[in-house]
Amino acid sequence: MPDQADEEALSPATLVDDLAAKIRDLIMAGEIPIGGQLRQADLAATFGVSRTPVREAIRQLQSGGLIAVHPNRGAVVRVPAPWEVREAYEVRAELEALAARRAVSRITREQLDELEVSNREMYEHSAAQSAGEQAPTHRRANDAFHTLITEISGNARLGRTIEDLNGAFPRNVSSQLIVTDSRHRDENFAEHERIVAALRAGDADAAAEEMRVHVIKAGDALARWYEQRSSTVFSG
Amino acid sequence: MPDQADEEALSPATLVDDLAAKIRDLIMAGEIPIGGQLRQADLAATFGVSRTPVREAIRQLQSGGLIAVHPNRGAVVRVPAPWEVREAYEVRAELEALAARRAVSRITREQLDELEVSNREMYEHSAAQSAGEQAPTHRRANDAFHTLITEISGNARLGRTIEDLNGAFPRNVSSQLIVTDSRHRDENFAEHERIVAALRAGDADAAAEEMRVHVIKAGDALARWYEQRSSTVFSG
DNA sequence: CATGTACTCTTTGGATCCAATAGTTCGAAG
DNA sequence: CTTCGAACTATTGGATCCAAAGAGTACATG
Repeated sequence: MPDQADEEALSPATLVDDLAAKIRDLIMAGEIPIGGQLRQADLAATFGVSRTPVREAIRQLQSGGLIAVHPNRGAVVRVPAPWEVREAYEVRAELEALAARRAVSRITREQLDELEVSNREMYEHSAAQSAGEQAPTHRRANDAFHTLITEISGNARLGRTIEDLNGAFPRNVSSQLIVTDSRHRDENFAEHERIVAALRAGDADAAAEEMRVHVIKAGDALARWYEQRSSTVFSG
Repeated sequence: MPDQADEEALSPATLVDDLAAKIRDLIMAGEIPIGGQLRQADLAATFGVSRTPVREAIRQLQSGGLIAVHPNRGAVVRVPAPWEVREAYEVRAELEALAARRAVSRITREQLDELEVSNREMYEHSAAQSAGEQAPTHRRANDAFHTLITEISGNARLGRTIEDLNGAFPRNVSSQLIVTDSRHRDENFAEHERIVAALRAGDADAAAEEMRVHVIKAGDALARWYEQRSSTVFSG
């Protein structure tokens, strides 16, 4: 609800914003690969508009840090260095820890159950489709878990900041990680459960700390992935 | 240094970025007042360019949340609600606390002295020009204090996130606050000194906590200012 | 055969043009 | 006198046009 109100006040959905969102989704879904070029003419043709709004959408995306614009060379999907990922996730960990801490005193029984159910569903879902290509579904479910907690925290700016942080990297890879690697999947599930337990116990410090280590671990995994793949991304 | 590298990778300075920076400065300096309209034609004429790059710059600024774009009605400098300020400063407090905590183990003697000197200079400077209109100078000095600590923290993303947070509100008012109100000025000075003391003592927890309360207090003051003025801003 | 230079071609960047939209003002009718 | 409506105007939004810049290639020359 605060998100909606915020969006309302910031920018009632217009065409450029829609374009920016669509392009972002394309990148997040991996349809435009890391390091891939964003040609204005192509995008314009794809969405059936002229280049002008596309350019504005690109400028909008540029601020987020998801893409890099080289003068006269066009925009590319940024390939984050592993240390950048670690840095961002350290910040995100701090913020999500704050969200968890704030959520303790506000969360309801129903919301606690909702978290537990959604976590369980996510686990069973991804276990069933192990090595399947339905990663986006899983990502959505994983995001829902974290988003719900930040929403409960009642600080809209906090949610927005975390979103911006997440929006800085293509996240299809992070979901691939969990779906592919069964150990990661199990750990992820267990960590979520510990977070819910701390929230249920009303232990703010524990909830914050559990959340912090959980996010740091996720960041580490993602950073390692980039370390491995960073050299091969360019070749194909 | 990481900032420069970041900026390099993200977007080597181009004309649109310069425009965005200039417009941002205009807003931050208060030359375009809160709630003021940003007419594309005017800005274009002011900077001697066409409307096209101005539009892109506006889109870039829009992402930061400093301005709000109403479809077909143009962009205005957002008037933040007091609760938005409080929310943002709560997030900022958490992040600056993290920065202070990280800085403890990295800061050098010279940097500690530098912080102390710059704080003292800022105090004397603003005391001398009390009620004067040289607020921007003071703001710069105050920013330098915080910026130095976040730089020392060694996490570039952390610095960028804090900057984004600060960039969401016109800050000429916050500097006016300290210059005008002598009590605020004294408290600000004392808080900075306590932070430096904690850093010097190598007490990470204390440094983080001092920083947190300092930022929260600053946010409170800013929010109160907006509460008082919010009704009169529109009339002029 | 290698290397340097010039040319071409692709893509971005900025300016101008026209359409669409919302606010405002003026007028007419109740 | 008030209120509703319609036209006018100021401003944004999208498309098109042309210039500029960079990369790749081909050709010529040492």
